[in-house]
Amino acid sequence: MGVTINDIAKAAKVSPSTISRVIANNPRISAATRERVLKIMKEMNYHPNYIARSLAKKSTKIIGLVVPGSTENSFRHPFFPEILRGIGSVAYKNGYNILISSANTAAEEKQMAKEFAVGGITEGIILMTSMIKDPAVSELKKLKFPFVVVGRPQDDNEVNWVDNNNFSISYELTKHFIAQGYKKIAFLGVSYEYTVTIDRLEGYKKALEDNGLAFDADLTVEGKFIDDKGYDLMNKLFEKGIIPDAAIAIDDLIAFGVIAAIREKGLRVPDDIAVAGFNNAPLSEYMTPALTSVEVNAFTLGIKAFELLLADIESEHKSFNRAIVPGELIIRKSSIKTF
Amino acid sequence: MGVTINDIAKAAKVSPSTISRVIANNPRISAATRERVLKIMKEMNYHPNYIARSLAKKSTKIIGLVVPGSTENSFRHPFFPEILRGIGSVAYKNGYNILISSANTAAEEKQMAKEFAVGGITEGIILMTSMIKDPAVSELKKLKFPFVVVGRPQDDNEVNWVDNNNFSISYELTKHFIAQGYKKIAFLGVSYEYTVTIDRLEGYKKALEDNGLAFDADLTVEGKFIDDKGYDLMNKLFEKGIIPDAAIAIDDLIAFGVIAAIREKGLRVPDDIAVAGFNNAPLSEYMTPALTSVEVNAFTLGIKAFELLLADIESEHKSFNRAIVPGELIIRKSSIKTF
DNA sequence: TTTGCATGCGCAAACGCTTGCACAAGTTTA
DNA sequence: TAAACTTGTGCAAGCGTTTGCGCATGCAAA
Repeated sequence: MGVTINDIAKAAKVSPSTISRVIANNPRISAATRERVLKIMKEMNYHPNYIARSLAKKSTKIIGLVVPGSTENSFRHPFFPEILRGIGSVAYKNGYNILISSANTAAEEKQMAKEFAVGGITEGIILMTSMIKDPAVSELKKLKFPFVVVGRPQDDNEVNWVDNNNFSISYELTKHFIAQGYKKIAFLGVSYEYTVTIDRLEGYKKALEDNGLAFDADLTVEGKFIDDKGYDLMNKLFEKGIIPDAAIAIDDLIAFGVIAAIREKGLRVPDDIAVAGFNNAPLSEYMTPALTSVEVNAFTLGIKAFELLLADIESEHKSFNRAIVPGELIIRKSSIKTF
Repeated sequence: MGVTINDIAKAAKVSPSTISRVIANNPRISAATRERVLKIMKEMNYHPNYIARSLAKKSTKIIGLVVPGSTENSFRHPFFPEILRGIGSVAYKNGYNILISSANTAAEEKQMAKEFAVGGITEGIILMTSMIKDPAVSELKKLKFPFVVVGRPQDDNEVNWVDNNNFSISYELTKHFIAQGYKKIAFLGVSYEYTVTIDRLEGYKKALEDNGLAFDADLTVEGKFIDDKGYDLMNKLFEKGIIPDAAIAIDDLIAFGVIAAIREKGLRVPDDIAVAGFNNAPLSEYMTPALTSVEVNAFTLGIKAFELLLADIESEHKSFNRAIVPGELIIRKSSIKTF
């Protein structure tokens, strides 16, 4: 169906190799033939077949993106599109396209990663995950295939990764509450499967400690980023008869639910309970009250992830690198004492 | 480097074709050899090379997604990730992966679409665009390559598309305002390059007309989905000395800016000016006041887009189809008269 | 005039897989 | 018992490129 390099060769009365070399801008081709071939290519509306080229060159200019859970679920959270934005912005500049896959279970994720790696279709992989024990990570490590993971892995030996300074930014946020005199600060949504939430929890603990406040496990509620609702998490506290004076949610979307629960109980934000989140959801600033949050610069994380991946793909001598993108505390009314 | 089908063949002392047939589950292979080969494949950690397979089979199981503007910009708006979610949810079930590309200009977009189509790497394309004159659309039409566009094209001859019932849902929304007695209803953010905004404008006009209100061009402000800010658009009205009693924004994100402008002028929403948007941004319901909007079901749009594409790819006898996903009017406080 | 090198191009193998055809051996049918 | 199928496998061409090597030709240096 399509016109191939051979068709052009015949039409130009040269060999296919010459055509190939014209395409590759090989200097050993005379200007005359080059012009002639290019003209014929245009006339015959020729376009190289990337599959065939990839097979011959063993290079596809495609990177794989494996998203945790289903694309269906993950992209519900603005964080992932933002990462994708970042990756895309620099990938295209470097001539790479992005192949997305997703997996519902950790096993599927590992399988996809493996297929991407070993199937010859991608040159590198970005894992949008940061689970403590990630089968996909160990698999890729074993295969010695270039990859980068978004989120610090528990064991970061021989892996490239990007992340925020979750510990210190959480420390800052907690300090911000303490400085205003809040003493009973809840922490909602920690999940012990993900380093990101653990790092944030640790930052919170350390800030309490450094300021003479005891860590109270009862003020910590476990939960999941996307699946759980802040509304439920907050109510778990209430049901235990605990009423904190401040609440840090692991994510803004969780925070919105937290606020709803607080209001349903007839309490006010921030007057009765101050609230803050993480990840600075696009509309957090428009809320009433505007939500204090942490801008994690997911866009930048995406950029860095790609850059690290590219370096890995192109490097002769392997090394493993990381990039830490600082988060920024964004203080808004939801966490500011009004009295 | 990788172990190939030939390596397995040698190890199993059969021909490569036999291996290939085992992989393809060809019934002409005896159970005995099948088992033996499978065992060896596992032992030697064999994985088929998708590039080679694609070249031989002329089928890649990859669809292309070309997003307008840069991924960088588009994914800023929640609409696109939602579409992607939808596409992904059904693509993976059908064994397809998604290759994303993006383009800053219409020309680049056409180029990318062409490369995807003719480069043999994708089997079909989804265009996330709905420009009036879309070079990518005409190109793909010319190439007779399977594709679906999200958003009704101006000339929908020989193209598959999915869209909302923008005209009637906008009609409904406008009627909702009129029914409450609003008379001076502004329409912000129409862009004459995109059918979606034009359809919505037309629905608005028709609703005015059907209810004895004259269409006033001064109440319409041009603008762009993503690039323009609602704040600026609303102020354009104010600067002309026009104070409407209601405002329909082409998008919720625009509506947020509109509300900001209204408040800055010392007016109240909805008491002084009622406001509504489109596309039901994730957090519109959390705003104060909660924002009236139209749920466009982008997720479903994505699903339908893929289904149409798949049908096109697999069909022997070409036909061109469309799917119209109804939007739902979601009335919240921002558009309800309180007095 | 010989040697040597640069230039311009073609040959053919390779990339890893699929598949139409052929063929031998075994099994059924007439 | 011959003919006709069925079953299981191999052969080899093909998918559209790339690329190492080789071979003319022409020109400059010795």
